[in-house]
Amino acid sequence: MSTETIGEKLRHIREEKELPLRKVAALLDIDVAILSKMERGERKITKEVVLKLADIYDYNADELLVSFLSDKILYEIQDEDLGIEALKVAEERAKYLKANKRK
Amino acid sequence: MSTETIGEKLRHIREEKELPLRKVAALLDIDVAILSKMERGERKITKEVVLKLADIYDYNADELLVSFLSDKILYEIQDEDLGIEALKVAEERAKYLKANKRK
DNA sequence: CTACTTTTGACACATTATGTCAATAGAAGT
DNA sequence: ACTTCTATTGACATAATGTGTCAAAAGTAG
Repeated sequence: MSTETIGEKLRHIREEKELPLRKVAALLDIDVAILSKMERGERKITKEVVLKLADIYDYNADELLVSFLSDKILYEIQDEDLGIEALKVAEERAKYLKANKRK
Repeated sequence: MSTETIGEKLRHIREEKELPLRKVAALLDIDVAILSKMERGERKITKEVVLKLADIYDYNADELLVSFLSDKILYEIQDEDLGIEALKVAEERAKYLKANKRK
């Protein structure tokens, strides 16, 4: 199971490809400092960046998006005793909304 | 199953108790306008307000907190095709973190 | 109409997020 | 030690978002 954050995951992928932050940041057209902070969770990653990186790294976009979204979800329930219960309720509600075409 | 938002739920409880916004807002020490907007989802509700309202309404605090948290979670994945998948991954990760004492 | 409740919108202020930059640190080789 | 490349850190300005306050407008019941 994946216990990595999206940042850690992106860093591992980049290291696998042996690409320096400098080059990737240039392709993304953002500052190296920001990308560095994103990989280390010091700055929030945007959906847009995740999709661009999936393209740059030729990596499964859906997998990265799920990692990205689950990061955001976990951030909302961090340290909450009722977090897991809330996740179950959220899942039921999400299914209901999906079935009813999100009004 | 509960498909209500935390705001709708709080409004229903308040109407059940036949309490005007004015009185509840006074007890919470916030502006009537803010409470009105919170119940209708126009302003974000804080955990603190939820707990105070559980006390004021003599209502199960855990149930309200779960509703509050699932609202925040759903907000993060709204309109995302991979939302439900992300919720499942988030739940696995949350369980893992809980088992490993959230370091 | 009056009295009460609720909603709406405008505003100022606070908090947080974001981009840019330069200095510092770390690693590898010469 | 010096150079080069890479990565991290912190400071700063600006942008975006959140929050509290207020008054006017709208809705409801007597």
